[in-house]
Amino acid sequence: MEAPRAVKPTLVPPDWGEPLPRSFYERPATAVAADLLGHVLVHAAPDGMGAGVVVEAEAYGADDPASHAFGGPTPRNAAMFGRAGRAYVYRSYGVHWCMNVVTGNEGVGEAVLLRALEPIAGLEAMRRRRPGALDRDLCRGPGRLTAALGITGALDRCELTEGGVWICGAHVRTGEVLARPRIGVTRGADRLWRFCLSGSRLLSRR
DNA sequence: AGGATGATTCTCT
DNA sequence: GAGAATCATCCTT
Repeated sequence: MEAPRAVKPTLVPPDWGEPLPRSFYERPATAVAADLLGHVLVHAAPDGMGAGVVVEAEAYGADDPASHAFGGPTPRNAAMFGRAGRAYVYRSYGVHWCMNVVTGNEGVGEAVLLRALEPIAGLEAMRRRRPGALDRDLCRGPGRLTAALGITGALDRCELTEGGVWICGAHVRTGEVLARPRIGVTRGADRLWRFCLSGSRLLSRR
């Protein structure tokens, strides 16, 4: 089955740079997670573009008991076993969407969960999509950032290298990268695979 | 067919 | 900080 495509943007901010190349994602999830910090996630949503700097991300690797991929492919986690550089978007607690970027080698289930962004563009669209939220809470949390950007399961398995939804290297990293335990996981809780930009006030679970 | 679980969020107190 | 909401997904009968 062909991977779905996001709507192509009609206007790309000229100084944000090209989407990160596939080679960026074809590395271990921990390396990708740490390196994603400071880059910009963009979604050219039909109801308004939004963008934010990645300030928090979690790696889910091979042989990782906390990973959805642990135990092999299923219909839900199929994207994790696909090509690096695609999205893996899943429904959490029946109501929220969470977005990952697929990493590593095809056939191996790996991904990086995007946990928090610092909004930098499209704030009005984000506020529309998250009525009642404080600005600093718009993208603070994995389910919140997808809601703010208009990202849903329709983007599962979508290529992040072609535009529509993508990550680019617009921002220079500010602050150092902290490694912390992942949130909400029971097994594999000892692995420090949650990466945060130090100094950000916009991390999830303040 | 049924039950347990969960990479969460919101609303209280 | 605790508890509810809420349901897709997966595993066990």
